[in-house]
Amino acid sequence: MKFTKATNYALHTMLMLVEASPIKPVGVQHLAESQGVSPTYLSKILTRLVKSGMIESVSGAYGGYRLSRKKDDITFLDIIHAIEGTASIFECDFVHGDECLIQALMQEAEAKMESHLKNTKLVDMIQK
Amino acid sequence: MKFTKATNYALHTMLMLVEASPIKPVGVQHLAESQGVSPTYLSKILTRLVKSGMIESVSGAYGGYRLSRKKDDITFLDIIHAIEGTASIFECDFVHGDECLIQALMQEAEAKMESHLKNTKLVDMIQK
DNA sequence: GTCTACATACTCGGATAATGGTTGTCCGAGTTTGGTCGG
DNA sequence: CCGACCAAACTCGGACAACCATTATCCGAGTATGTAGAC
Repeated sequence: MKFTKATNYALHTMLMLVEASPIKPVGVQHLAESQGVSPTYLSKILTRLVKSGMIESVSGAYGGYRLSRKKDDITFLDIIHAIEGTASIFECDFVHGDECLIQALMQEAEAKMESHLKNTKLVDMIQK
Repeated sequence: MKFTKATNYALHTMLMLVEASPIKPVGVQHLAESQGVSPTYLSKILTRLVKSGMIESVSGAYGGYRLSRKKDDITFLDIIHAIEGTASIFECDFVHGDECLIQALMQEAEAKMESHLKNTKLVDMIQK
């Protein structure tokens, strides 16, 4: 029960992108170096963020990644869901007649956490 | 980022133990059968619960597991922590000067979830 | 009747897989930029 | 000057490989209960 390192990479990268220019893209090498990851691996993570529409990639020389237009509306939950998937944190696969009370409770708890992550946006971090 | 199956087994087992007699222990075979797990594996999970003091084991014939005296004070968080450990859900191992803002936020979110799990006790489930 | 021994029904814990997800690496392919060189 | 070509700097995506936690299984050892048999 832990968030993956990939999520950590994604969150830190997104923070860097918010602070960077919204026009000139940032190369994966620079992003990877400052986090101590290999560029190839980080790019794999970033393509997941691209597919979810929060950043866009610019290929070719002087290319890289930059925020897509939605910019300031990106919440932490968005990023986490893009990396970890949106599946529920707890799943009871037993078949006890009606719904599983335990599962219901766990999902309530998860909702509490998610609502906190949904209410803080990326921008809230930098203008602190 | 998922709870392990072991946690699911532990939670369901604890529910069964709460509903059962607090004196006569329940054998691992019976507990395992109703969940479709192998008894040997379930017993490994249960020893973790024993070590954290919420249940106790009775060996020998007519042995098994039963709640320890603390009975009604057991919260869901207790069980989860016994199985998953108490380590934080998110850990940033980078070394950026002061504390990691992202990590701080994530731990706030985790606290929200944990407080919900701490406020519901096992007994709350059965007298529903 | 009582004591001993034994079979039985359990838990306990170590050793050892099988499985699957995370975390990478490697490389070939496509794309854009800038420079160079021939006309 | 201008256009074609080429090298360089990038991203993209598939195919691996290493590693580690989860999820088990197997088995030998300890422990309590109940029963049968000897005295």
